[in-house]
Amino acid sequence: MEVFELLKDSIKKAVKKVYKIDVKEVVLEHPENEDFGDFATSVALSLAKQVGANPLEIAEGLAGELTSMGMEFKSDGSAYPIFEKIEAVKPGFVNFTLSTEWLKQELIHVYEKKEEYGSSDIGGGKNVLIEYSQPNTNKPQHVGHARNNFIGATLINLMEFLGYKVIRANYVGDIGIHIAKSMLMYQKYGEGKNPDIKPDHFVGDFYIRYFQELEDHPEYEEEAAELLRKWESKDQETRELWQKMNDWVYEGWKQTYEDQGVEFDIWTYESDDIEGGKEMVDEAVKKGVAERDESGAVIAKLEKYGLPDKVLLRSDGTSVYATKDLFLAKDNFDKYNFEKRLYVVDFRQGDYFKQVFKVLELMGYEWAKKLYHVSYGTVTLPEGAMSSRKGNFVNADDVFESIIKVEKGEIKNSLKEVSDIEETSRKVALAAFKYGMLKVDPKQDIVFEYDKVTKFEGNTGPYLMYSYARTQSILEKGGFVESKFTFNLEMIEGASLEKVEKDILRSLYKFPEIVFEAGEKFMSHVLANYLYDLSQRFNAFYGQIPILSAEDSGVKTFRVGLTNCVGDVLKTGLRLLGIEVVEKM
RNA sequence: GCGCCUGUAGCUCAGCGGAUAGAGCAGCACCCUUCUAAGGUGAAGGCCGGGGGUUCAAUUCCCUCCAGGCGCGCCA
Repeated sequence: MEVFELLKDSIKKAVKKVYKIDVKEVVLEHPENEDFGDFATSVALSLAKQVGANPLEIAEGLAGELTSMGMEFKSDGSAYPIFEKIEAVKPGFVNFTLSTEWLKQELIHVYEKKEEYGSSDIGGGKNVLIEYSQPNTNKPQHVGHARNNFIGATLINLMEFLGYKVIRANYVGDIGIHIAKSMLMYQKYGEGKNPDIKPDHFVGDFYIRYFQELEDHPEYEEEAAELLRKWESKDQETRELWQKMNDWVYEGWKQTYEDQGVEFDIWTYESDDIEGGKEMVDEAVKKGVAERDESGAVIAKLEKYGLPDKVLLRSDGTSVYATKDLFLAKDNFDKYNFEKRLYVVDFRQGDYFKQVFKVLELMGYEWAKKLYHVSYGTVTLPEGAMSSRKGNFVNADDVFESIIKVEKGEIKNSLKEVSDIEETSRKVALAAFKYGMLKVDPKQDIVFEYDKVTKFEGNTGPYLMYSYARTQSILEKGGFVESKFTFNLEMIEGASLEKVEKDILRSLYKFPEIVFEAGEKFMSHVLANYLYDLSQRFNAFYGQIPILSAEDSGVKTFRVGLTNCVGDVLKTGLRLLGIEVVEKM
């Protein structure tokens, strides 16, 4: 990071010195092809016209100037060059190659900071509220929720790692016609029984039942509506049933969340009678953001902002989802003074959030710009779209159980000496599950395929865990566990670097940037794919070069240290993705 | 009709203003008397949906068309 800034600064200075031009922003990137170096700038290309010279000549001039600046870093009183090569090439790039000294020094940083490497205080302890999961109490959570939960949990970890204080929020859809449907079926067919299976599944089965029965009993539709009206008029019997069934669902979810390693600080329920929401709507009307039409409904007029109008209050005066969201956002801001508030919700709500955010902005709430919709694509099955109503409902629990079963078989097949198969296969399965969701761009829809997610090869969670386990195996064999060895620059100063070793170093130092990017852009897959790349580099090194049997002691120390640091970064990175490593597998 | 997202190797996906477009899976050829072969090495595989445009430079930005998914005032 610091190198990044230093380099940008130096480039600006060089341009100024040679051409007397102030460049506002210099483009500095990591070249895709590492043969070109670790950093590259194209300033010469963009300056060519202005300067009226050949870009390559400009690049050469800048490279010369930058070289003569002698950028260096200090360690133990001695100064070392940061770059071993600064050169101008072909079209007009200036490429920078980091020195082995700098790379080794950074490795020492990783070693010293261990699992804190990559963390920062950029968040300054400011509050970030992350709302995610948002399930409905008529059924267990399906795989789509799993994706939501995993994304949310990862963002929480990332934001905390970046120095924010995170408030984890759930917003439960605990009332509505869908819930009335499960209730109706329980009334008719439940025989007053208590759950004999996981309680949220027990409730969900009644929901499925509704659609099965509907064909022969079209009258159920009206009966469900009636049940909802009774709930709204606070009919005691209805309320009791509702409470009982919802409690079952919460009990079931507790297990699901525990399995998934997902937690919350605050819970909000849709059934909460939020007077504040209606006050917000009144306020919106007063401020001219919304209008009450002939029917009495309140509509936010958003068409001139390129958005569809939005109903904020029904004509019968009852609230809609948006009514409560307006209040919730304000209430949360008043309570937590958040720096950001994230809504982790399916991409289909994209327009909805634009509307809500716009209304708040038009109402004059400056914090409206701190609201972010973290959007993600749907999760479907290969056979087609999932539908809980058709009964081919794929819930997260069953998927997880199936994955555990597959992984257990895999582990038994090629087991070394794993003491606890149950525990290990569970962790590996969760890694497979989470990683499968987190490695793809959130915008992409996912076709959830068992056989691919459970794979132990390629870009999968288990592959990463395996890579980690390999690092630990080496350390253990060499007697380097528990970090009982010291490691400093002096010890490895003389070690020359093989390409595969350098490849790892050139990846390790990018970890902080990656974490920052993943956190700021809300994109877990950036981190996931980085870890995969790092694992591949490590495995190439592992396969080609002896570590413990290295002849030279400085070289051996370096390789062990490298192994140790790869392990630390993998462990940290996986932890941020909500994946717990195992030492052996 | 208006709007959003997607279209990259046979398949699943990265890359989203730069230099020869990258992985994995599948298939092919190799590497276990050596630190976990759940691994590694090599070769093969691409009009980056089509067509325009902007730019020194476009898979990347703009326009348009095609294909698929999704959303559009009283659902959540």
